[in-house]
Amino acid sequence: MNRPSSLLDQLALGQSNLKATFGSAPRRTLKAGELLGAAGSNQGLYHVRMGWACQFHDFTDGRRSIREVYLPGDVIGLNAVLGTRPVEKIFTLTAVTMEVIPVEHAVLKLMSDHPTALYIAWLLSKRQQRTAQFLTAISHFDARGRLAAMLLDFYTRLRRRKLISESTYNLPLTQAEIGNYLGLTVVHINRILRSLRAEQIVVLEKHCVTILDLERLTALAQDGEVHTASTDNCAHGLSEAAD
Amino acid sequence: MNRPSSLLDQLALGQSNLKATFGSAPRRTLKAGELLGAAGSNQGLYHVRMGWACQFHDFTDGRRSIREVYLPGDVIGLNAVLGTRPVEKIFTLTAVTMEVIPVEHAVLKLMSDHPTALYIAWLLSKRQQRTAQFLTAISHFDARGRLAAMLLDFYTRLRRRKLISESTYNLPLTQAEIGNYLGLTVVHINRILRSLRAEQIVVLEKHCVTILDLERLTALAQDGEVHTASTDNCAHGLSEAAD
DNA sequence: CGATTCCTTGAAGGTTGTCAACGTTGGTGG
DNA sequence: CCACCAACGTTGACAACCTTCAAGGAATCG
Repeated sequence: MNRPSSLLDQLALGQSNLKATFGSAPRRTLKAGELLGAAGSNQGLYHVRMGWACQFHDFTDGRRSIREVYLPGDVIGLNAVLGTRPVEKIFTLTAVTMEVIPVEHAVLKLMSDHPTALYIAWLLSKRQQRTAQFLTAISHFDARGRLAAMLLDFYTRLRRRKLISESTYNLPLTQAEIGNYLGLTVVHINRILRSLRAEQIVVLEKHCVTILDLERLTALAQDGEVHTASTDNCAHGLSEAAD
Repeated sequence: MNRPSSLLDQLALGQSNLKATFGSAPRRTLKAGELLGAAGSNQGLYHVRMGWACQFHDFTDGRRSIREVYLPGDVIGLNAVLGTRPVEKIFTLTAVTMEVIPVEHAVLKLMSDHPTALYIAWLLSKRQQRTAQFLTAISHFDARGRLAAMLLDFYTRLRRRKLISESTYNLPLTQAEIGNYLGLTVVHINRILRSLRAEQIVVLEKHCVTILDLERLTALAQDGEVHTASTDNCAHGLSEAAD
């Protein structure tokens, strides 16, 4: 790339600005199963330090769609900063600790600093990329492929942030919630999990995922590019690492 | 919202900056069915003035996924500006005229101007929103719902940009391409279209969509919030209008 | 007018959803 | 500690949805 110093330096600067702002922001802790911003405005920018959360949407027929799953290190509320979202409904999957920047401060101070705004745009861009890849997986893979794509996505995100080093991690989603995320029923999720376990590809029991055969799991989520080589972010010194 | 003047003014400024830059950028015209950037780098920022294009991904088994459809007024290459994308493969669905900003200029000049960078972040945010809603539709609706969501999405985007005023528009996708976009087979798309026509909900023939019963079509794409009231963008004076 | 691509339709089979029931787990209060 | 309850997980039978395979018709373009 041309003149890498300029933009990348700005991005790196923005990243540390945002990190510093979050570092001195008030913390908030929620128990598992709580709604974010139940007391009116959940508008604001949140940095997840510990725990998992998700954004969801309830249909009138009672079904629920889980639109996004947030892991430690993720930033919640990127859209809100630019005033585009009506209201995002967020739900904690585990106990969660997060740093909170109220929306006024986020809009007035953060976005008026150029490097920070650039970095936020970069975060938006990364997230768009992930969503688009997941969309490809959801729309073109069968249930096994979708599940594989999801498990691999969480796996690579956790690994990239150095939150795990083995091929095992804790997945605080019930099978029903996995179904709501992938657009499948609990019953079918259950069957697929059983078959994946029988084939010694991956085991999920008691909210604990163990990848037995990474190669075959990746093959199921074939060509989705679901996890770009974990090097290409770090190559230019940027990452979404939790710390 | 608090102090709406500050951020919104900046965004509006960024919008006109970008519009001006595109306005004085060289134009390029492609025939239908051409690849964008076949001559090496398609890196850059493109503003579609006329025609439709799409981003796609080919699987090794021969299937093709259409990941995004670009309409007149859309900006292609938002991710490339921040250096995140490997390479996006783009394909014209019709003859296309676009304004082209080469990546060097885009990165060095555009992104170093604060209002413009803010506006680009805003565009990213809007696109993320659309992708997420579409993901919900794809993952939770049956074939009828997916098709309804797609047709409504194009409809509202064209209307919002004042490219149509009636409930009719030209859809330059073959049924096979619609299938690639929605993750369904040609055969099934064909059957669904026939049933929608039989029920007097929507007619698609010769690449021309006519919505006969907007209410029932919306009901099929229920609760996907697929088309937010077209007012909420314009309320604060921003839009993605083509002109 | 030939050739290619696109559209259309039928029949059969695989995948996923629905319904219903039962087993298991974990927490709570007696 | 046990009994209970509620949420979660598991399984089978059947129905609905979607794909695959196959073939023929219509449109489009040289």
